[in-house]
Amino acid sequence: MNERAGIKDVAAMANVSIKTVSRVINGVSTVEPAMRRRVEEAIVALNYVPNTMARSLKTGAGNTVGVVVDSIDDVFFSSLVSAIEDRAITLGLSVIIGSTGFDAGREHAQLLNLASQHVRGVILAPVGNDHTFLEPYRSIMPVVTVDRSVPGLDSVTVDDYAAARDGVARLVARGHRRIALIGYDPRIQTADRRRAAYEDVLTENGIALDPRFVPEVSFESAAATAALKDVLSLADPPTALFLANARHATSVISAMHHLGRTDLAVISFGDFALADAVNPAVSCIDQDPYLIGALAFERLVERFGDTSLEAVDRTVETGFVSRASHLISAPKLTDVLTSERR
Amino acid sequence: MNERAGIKDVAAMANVSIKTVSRVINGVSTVEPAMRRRVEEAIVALNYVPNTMARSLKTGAGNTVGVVVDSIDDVFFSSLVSAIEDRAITLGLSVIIGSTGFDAGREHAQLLNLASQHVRGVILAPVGNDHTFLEPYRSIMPVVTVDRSVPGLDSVTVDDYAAARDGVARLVARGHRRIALIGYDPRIQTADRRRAAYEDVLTENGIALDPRFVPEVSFESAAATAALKDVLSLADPPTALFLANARHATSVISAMHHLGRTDLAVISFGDFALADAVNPAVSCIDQDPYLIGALAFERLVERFGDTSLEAVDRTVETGFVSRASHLISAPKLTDVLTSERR
DNA sequence: CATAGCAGAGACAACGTTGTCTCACACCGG
DNA sequence: CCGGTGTGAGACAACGTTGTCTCTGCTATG
Repeated sequence: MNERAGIKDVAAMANVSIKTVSRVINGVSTVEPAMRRRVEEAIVALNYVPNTMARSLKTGAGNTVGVVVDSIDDVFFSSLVSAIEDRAITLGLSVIIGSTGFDAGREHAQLLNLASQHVRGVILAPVGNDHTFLEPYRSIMPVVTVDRSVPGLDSVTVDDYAAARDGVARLVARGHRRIALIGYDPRIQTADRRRAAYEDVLTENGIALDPRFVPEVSFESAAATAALKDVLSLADPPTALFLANARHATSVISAMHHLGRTDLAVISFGDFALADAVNPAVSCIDQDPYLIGALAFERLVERFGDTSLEAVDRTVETGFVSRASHLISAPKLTDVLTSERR
Repeated sequence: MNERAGIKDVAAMANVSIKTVSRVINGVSTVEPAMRRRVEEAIVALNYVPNTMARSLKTGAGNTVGVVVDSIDDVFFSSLVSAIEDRAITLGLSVIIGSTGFDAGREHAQLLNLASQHVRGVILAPVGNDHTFLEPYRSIMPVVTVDRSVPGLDSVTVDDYAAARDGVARLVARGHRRIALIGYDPRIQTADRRRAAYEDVLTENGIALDPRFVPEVSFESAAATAALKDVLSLADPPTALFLANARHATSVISAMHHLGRTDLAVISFGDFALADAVNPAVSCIDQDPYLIGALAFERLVERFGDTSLEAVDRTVETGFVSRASHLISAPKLTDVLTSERR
């Protein structure tokens, strides 16, 4: 009773050969109803569960997919993972998750681990910038990246540059010339693209770039809070904030409320719960992580069928959720003064 | 180049026996340095990755743990899963996730799937109420439940009853006699316990129970919003809200702001991002999902060592995060009027 | 009535790995 | 110089399953 029943135990109990049990399990039609019945009874009597590992070993086809993201405890990724799991279950696939914590080494380890598990495929939010080590596994373990891309791999992303341009431009249109970008992390590709958009819009509008307005923040929420305080204590503090991602955005919004500094114009890249309930309500560039996850999974499944497809970069539309926070205008006087000073 | 290299390919390239490669991989010390070097070179040359499934098949010891929760896209569980994954990786274990979507059938399927994968153990937020089917797997696949408990299984929970009593009592202390409970779902054990606490406090204070104040809500956020509107449109609407879980709480808070009904006293069971930034800031009963996940994993690992331990129910302390929303007093006149009416 | 054909069931090998056993060899002490 | 000992490496079986082949016995057909 202590050891798990195997197929041979079932066969012994039903007085048939092992192979016949295998046939019953796999729904092969050429089994006499009487035998099938006996086998099925033995299966329930013994609480037999087929050993997936042995099966996969024999057939070569695993039945798991891997998902590797920055952190599971992040609204963006938990929604994305959720989409993948919802779909995987309909195909009888299990989902193995791993987080990178923004560490390229850990990412590498996670991917190697997934390779050793013979996953059918991987959905990855890449951190590291060298993924050549995946090359030998490409045909056996397809990889679709999400949120960020890697040359040669399928990706499902968002047009960060365009969306961020749009957001920053809206702040500029309200007269802001001192705009801080909170949430920049040089390890993350999207952060770079959003920063580039930010810088381009500013220079196109004749606004000098100030590196102090683009503090580097690590992924902890405390880092964003500290960055906000730093930036606000400058001699020429910003009058508007562009928040580079939803995770940091919630921290910053909290901190703004604690500091009583809700006079700053704000746009967040990524919507989040209660963005509509704070005052002023936070305007957001809206991406759909659930959709991104769903499309990535869909693409992965396509690759199951044909391993030699060309890599495709798929872009998901973003929206702009117009609430109140981006409508706050720059204080006229200060604005003029500082633009002259520069 | 297309097929994955196996141990025998490595052995052939290094001109040693398969077993020697196995020894090198497993760090057995009795291998000549020269041979070890040759093997290691072959391993990198062939991009060899050991096949975990074959290994587990032989050794019997899997290297994965399963996690089954209501939904991954839920701040409570994503944090909990995150704790598990952080710890699992340090032990070289992979994490397979599955969600139930509050469906007992799906839960059953997920658990059977995990059994077939020969996971080392499972951390489960139970939905169904019959888990006897786990009995035969108990010794081989230990199960630790979280958030809710199942008789005979280890659990890591919170004292829902006491914490909810405390919360509701605070509202009563502010003079509220018409308190709605939003977020009740009969499928969830914790919801029942919180409801019981709510009812007990009310009756102890001589307040009649009104079933219309305890609407049943499904897990979608829209359900909570609808329930709020229903309750507010009653002839005698509540003056205070006890929100039974963080997921529904965010929806309700959003809705309250949209409706301009921030005059209601509120306490949420479970803290959430921006609870401190909305106005009034939402007072919360604080549970620590990350800690719950960590303790559950710790317990699971204990069971790896000794499969015959007694089941232990561990309770994690809750806190009360006192902000502003629970301090709103009941409007005196109305309160008196209605209490007379009843 | 004889035989080809087919359906149903079993025997056996194999998937990639590791545990156990055996073997070869070098080294040491008597 | 010989036997015992220990160390390093290989042969073989096995984990639980499925694919392939084979065998048996029945049915249908000429």
